[in-house]
Amino acid sequence: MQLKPEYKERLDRALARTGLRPTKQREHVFSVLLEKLDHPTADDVYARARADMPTISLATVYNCLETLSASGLIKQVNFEREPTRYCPNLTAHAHFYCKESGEIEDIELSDDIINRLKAALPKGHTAHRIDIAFDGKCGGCHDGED
Amino acid sequence: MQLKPEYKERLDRALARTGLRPTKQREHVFSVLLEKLDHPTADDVYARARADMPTISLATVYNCLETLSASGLIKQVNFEREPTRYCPNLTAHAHFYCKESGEIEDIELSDDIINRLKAALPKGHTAHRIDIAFDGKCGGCHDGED
DNA sequence: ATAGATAATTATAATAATTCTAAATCCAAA
DNA sequence: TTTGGATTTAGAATTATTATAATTATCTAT
Repeated sequence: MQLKPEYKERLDRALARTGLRPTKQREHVFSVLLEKLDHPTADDVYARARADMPTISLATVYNCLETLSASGLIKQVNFEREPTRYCPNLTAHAHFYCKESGEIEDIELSDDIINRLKAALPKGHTAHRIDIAFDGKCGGCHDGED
Repeated sequence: MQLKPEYKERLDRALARTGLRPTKQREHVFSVLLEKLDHPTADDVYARARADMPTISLATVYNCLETLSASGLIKQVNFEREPTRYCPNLTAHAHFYCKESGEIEDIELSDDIINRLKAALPKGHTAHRIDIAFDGKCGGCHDGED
């Protein structure tokens, strides 16, 4: 897959900011994440990346995902004891995980709610990251319920 | 450690509800969690449990923690890629993890804020569980900052 | 362009947390 | 008590991830 110039620029700038090199692999892994926004695991990314770049290794996929996360281009998403998933949506959002369908949805959150959450912290604490994960049943899986 | 009658009763009732047997090991693991409310990992629990019950195995600790979670007596707490931690605080609360001191704190949340979060879900979705984890720096680690 | 220095990739081994398996033990009910 | 099913135990297996060491790619300064 070809990375759109807009994203290519964003990638190069983000890497330059931390003194990292733009490589084919980093570009490719980023494009894989942008192409299908379904919160793939590292293994999923590896499988998709190999379609266009058969020589890429799993270790490199992990390295690229780590680099992209550290550069702020993607986010890691964790559910209970499951493998980490990756997501290029940078807005403040939560995740909804339907265990029935296996689907993961982004849930956009207002600034207001984020601020209320931060306000619940004791004085002096600063949050660098807030992870919010819902587990449940999505609308589709409720229809035709038994 | 001896489980207070109040907790022993709670344990027995919760296990009976799901047809599970009250065993020495389950009782002991539960008491370990109630004794020190610091969100131990399974390994931590194993180490503490062995002090009074040297023959308990790690597999049993995992089994008991799973059983207690399934019976609703304790909760599992997950941070990024770290081992699962366990917590007998059953109120609706979030967790704050200070990566500097390694400390984990319970952050009590109002019903209001929980309801606002649930209201952010698309229609038809029902949440069976909400995980909220803050990563950051606690007050103590901000003092004497460099 | 080219050479040297450094960073990144690759294949594979290692690790860490958790789960599985099979045998032994325990408990509850007949 | 015997019997059947649940539980525990020890150790092997699994899964996701990280570390290692050799090779290759990229950058910088000539």
